[in-house]
Amino acid sequence: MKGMRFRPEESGLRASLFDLEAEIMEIVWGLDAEDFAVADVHRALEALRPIAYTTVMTTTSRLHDKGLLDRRKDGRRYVYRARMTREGFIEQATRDVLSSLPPVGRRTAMALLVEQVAEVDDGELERLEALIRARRVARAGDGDG
Amino acid sequence: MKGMRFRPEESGLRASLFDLEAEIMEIVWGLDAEDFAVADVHRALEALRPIAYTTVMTTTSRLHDKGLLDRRKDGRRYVYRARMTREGFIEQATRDVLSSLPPVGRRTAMALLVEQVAEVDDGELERLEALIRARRVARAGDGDG
DNA sequence: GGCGAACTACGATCGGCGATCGTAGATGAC
DNA sequence: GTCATCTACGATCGCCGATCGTAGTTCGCC
Repeated sequence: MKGMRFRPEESGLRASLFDLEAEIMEIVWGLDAEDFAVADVHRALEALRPIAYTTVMTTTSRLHDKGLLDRRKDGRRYVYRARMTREGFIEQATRDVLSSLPPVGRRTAMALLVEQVAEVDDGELERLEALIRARRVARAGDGDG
Repeated sequence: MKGMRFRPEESGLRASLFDLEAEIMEIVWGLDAEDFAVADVHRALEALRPIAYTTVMTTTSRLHDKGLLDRRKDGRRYVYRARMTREGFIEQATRDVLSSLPPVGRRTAMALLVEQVAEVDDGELERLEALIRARRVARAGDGDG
């Protein structure tokens, strides 16, 4: 994803998105319908605080540029749709961050994850082991080919 | 670490630090001596391109504010020292990023790490399993106490 | 004691960028 | 054809890193 960034100090979407972008995506993912227009988002935002229609439009457009929203012309307007679910987006963001880690960071990441995962519950540890076993098998398969 | 951020598009230190900050840290970690003054960094940077002494000073000071450099007064000047090694810093940055991941991201992170680790070599997979075993034992110990 | 070089402190400027908005122009509804 | 709704475009503002000039401080030296 273009223009990606990550601010560990912020929590939730704000770690990966700018404030208004995050705010808009939360609204988008909270809508009943999948498709929506700028007006829908503006209406929802306006309910919270005064904000210009064009401000919402600009940022919504930016979200489209960033690949978070698909859109198609519907007469005179654009109809938008989220490209991913909220969870999907977080996964993607995580993926971006992790794949950019250098080897040293990766090793730290492993240790840290095991640690964190273990703190939550044993089931997660097993899930992790299962992942490793699956990988082993996959590699063995590759070796045959 | 204050003012932390992460730009997956950048590689190396530039993912976590701003350009001049990263440049300075590279120089600092490359110095023979641990202790150094702004003048030392300025000398090294100046060898690459023209840059004002004060520019280096300002950014070095910023690195101190961010907790990357310790410093103490030595007469009229400050003597600086890196708080962490390069590897230590990367580890810390990784830690910051990972510990801020939400549960969904954490699960993705695990899967992705196993994947990446497996691609590199089997030894890493074993290292990971060892980590898990160690964790298991640690938990069992906790249970007894 | 006082001068000069080395440093720091402070603040100004510049550029990039997100946030915000106004205005002009296009277009569908009636 | 008129009008409300939308988009396109560009301007402004604030924040912040990069960059630097200048003023003031302090140590070394004569």
